[in-house]
Amino acid sequence: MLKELKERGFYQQSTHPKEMAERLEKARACCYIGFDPTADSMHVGHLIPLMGLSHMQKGGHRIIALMGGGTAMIGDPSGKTEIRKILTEEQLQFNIEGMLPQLERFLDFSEDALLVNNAEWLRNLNYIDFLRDIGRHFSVNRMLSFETYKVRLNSGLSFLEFNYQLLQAYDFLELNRRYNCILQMGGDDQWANIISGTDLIRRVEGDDAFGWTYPLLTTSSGKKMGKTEKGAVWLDPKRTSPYEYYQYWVNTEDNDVERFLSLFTFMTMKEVRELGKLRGSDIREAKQRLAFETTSIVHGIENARQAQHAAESLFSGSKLTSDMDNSNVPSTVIDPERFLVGLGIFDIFLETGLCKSKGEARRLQAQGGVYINDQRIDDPEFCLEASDIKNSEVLLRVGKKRYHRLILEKKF
RNA sequence: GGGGAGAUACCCAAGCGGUCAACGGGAUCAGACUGUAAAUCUGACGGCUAAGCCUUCGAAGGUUCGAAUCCUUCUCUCCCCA
Repeated sequence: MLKELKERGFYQQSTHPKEMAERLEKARACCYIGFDPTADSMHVGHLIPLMGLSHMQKGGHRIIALMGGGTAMIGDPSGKTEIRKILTEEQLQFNIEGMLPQLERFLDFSEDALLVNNAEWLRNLNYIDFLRDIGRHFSVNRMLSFETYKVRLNSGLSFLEFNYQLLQAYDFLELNRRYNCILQMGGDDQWANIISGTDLIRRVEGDDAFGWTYPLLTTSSGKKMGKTEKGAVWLDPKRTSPYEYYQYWVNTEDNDVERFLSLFTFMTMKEVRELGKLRGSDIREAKQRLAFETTSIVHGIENARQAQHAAESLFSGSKLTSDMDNSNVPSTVIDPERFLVGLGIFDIFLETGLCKSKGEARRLQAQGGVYINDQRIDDPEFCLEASDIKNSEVLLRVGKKRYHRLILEKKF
């Protein structure tokens, strides 16, 4: 099981590798990953931990998803250049509620898996007691030597943030005491936080504790994972629609396909390798499978299918047919009467959010990036007219692949 | 508490009285080439009713025909010493 996770690419480093491997083989273990509720939805960057935890659960171990309702009040400075915005408690609560249903798509909480919020024990900590019981075990000298703080040591690190590590270590200790949790996993940027937890448990409880990190992903051309022109790729369909989510994955770089299939889908490694063998334009097949699988996990198989159909019809050439299923493509409903007066293209591109300003629309048009019903528009004065309506909608496009549908409002 | 440095557009970073909507790099976007890929090349990259006009260089005042550039106060940050 450990071996498979390594093979799938979930392993960066761990404490006591041998001991840990033996311990995980020997008996059912309890492990946890923490998630900070910094937004009301998770995004693609959370997928590796989610998948990792899911694999552990499928492998028969007990899992705990820890919501950092308490720690997020501090803000983790690890690897960050700047201080995080301080969130209010109400905001954190709201965020947690947004993230819960997403967790449930990856993890099964019907048995003994747990979902806990560290605010439960952090909120009412007594400062003096905490310092005496926990703080005494931490060496400032050592903490300052951690790589994660290097940047911040120059740009500024407040005492508030400096404490984050102690709290995360304390979380682990608390979970160890309550549920006999012996393994913390997380992204490799969490390494320092994780080992301070294992050290603390070993010191205070004399118990075994392990840490295991996942690699931090960038695409093979070095871009950050999960970023598009519009920002993060979210799991919440209200922020990133299933169609957009599918598109994100279908646009995966060639060199990442095999790696992503193994990390972000539950396909067997045999299948993954098969698909990974594809070369040249055949690789699109693998990308479609990747997109389909990842979209199904997050949005369900039905939405994945729809997204796939929409993508196929938009990109296959047989566009604008009446049987086309593109209900997942971003759209705007519009009053048909506006076509009578003539609808300037800059206005409509601004209105649908395809452009941020008219200047941008103008620029885009000048550069040949504006399309209506897949016809490039070269005339800046162009106005939409009734004749542009096909099947009671108009298909707008920016560049090669950003589509937006304009749907006529039905009048009775 | 004492001394020093600094705050420029999404990020980094020039500029230090007019020629600055502000050099350069990154990110991003479009075009070409392709396979809804990468790499590469070209162009764009504050807003507008685009000739021209309007708002930007931490904040507020001031000097000047004219300020991102000079002066005053304020806010914030970093470094060194205590």
